[in-house]
Amino acid sequence: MRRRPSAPHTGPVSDWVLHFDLDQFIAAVEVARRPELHGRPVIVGGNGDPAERAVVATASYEAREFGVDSGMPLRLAVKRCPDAVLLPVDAPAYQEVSDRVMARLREFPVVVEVLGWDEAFLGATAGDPEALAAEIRRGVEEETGLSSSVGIGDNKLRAKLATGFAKPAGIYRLTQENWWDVMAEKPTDALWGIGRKTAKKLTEAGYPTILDLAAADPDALAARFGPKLGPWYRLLAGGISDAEVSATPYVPRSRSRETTFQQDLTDLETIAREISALAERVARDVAEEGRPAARVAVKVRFAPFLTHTHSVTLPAPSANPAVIAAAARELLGRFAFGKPVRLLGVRAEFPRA
DNA sequence: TCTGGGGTCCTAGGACCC
DNA sequence: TCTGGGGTCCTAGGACCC
Repeated sequence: MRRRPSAPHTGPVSDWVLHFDLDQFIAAVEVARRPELHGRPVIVGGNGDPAERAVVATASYEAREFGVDSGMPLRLAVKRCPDAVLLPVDAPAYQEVSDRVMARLREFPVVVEVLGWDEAFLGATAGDPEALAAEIRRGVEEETGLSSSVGIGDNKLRAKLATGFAKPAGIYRLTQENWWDVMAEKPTDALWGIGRKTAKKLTEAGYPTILDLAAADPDALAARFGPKLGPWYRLLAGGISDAEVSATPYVPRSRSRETTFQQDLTDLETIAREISALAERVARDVAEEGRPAARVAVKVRFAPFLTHTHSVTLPAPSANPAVIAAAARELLGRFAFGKPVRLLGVRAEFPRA
């Protein structure tokens, strides 16, 4: 790597964003408590029944060799890798391990912004970020036995993308300095925030690669993709994002519960009963939040896979379970129940700040 | 690909108001 | 109705992420 002639290190040392990410987290937790699974293909998803309507939560690297990956229907995963050990999702177990990992991260001189069970941004001031990353990897491994990877960047976007090059069990640095060498020719869905659908549209618009997108006219992008999204895509392509890592506790905007039924529902009374049950669970979650809900939404997914939602703003924000349930039942009446129902959901939204 | 569950944010059209 | 020009709220849907 090309380095600037080093000035004496008197000024402020560099600010870095580290992206910490546990390797094959869910599968790793399962293997850790069942050592006999070590080295075997492991698939975690649903309740562990390959016949059920469910998807893969995480596959071990051994299973990924067979083309199994997160989000894949369990049925297909098992077909691709018939010898895999299939395990049910045990969310409380993962939460507990995650809490220990995050607690360990906070013992380092970094600002910790938790992103999920297995990820966090770390804001750090370090002269040698690779050395810090290595220390962090070692610390977490000693504490939990889990392997991790660390991306180092000059902002969140680059740190996050760097992790992809670090995996598994590695460290990688992605900054302004090597951004174009590494990213210019990649398709736009290599960016964090652009998925398959948008990448396809971008290609159709004449921007197949990250370099193409970075050179695009922001006004043209705004006209085609919206006033905010269009210009934002161009910033992403340049590797630009805010660097601020914040430890501010997360405040949820909504709470929701939904269920996919193993057999489609057709009976209206059953549907109404299920909605009431979901509304009750959401009402409990809202009560736990200690803040009233401002809106209630009901989601219905009809066979084969047609999703509709209806929502309503409550006359006044309310945490009253009866109010939330009544709103959900009223919303249910707005759907046309011509087709079998495979999913029902209820969501409560908190007032916008 | 017979495709979970829990979230976030953006868009666009219509209503409504001044 | 040969019917402007904002601003804001509400709502449904879409895309993305873990």
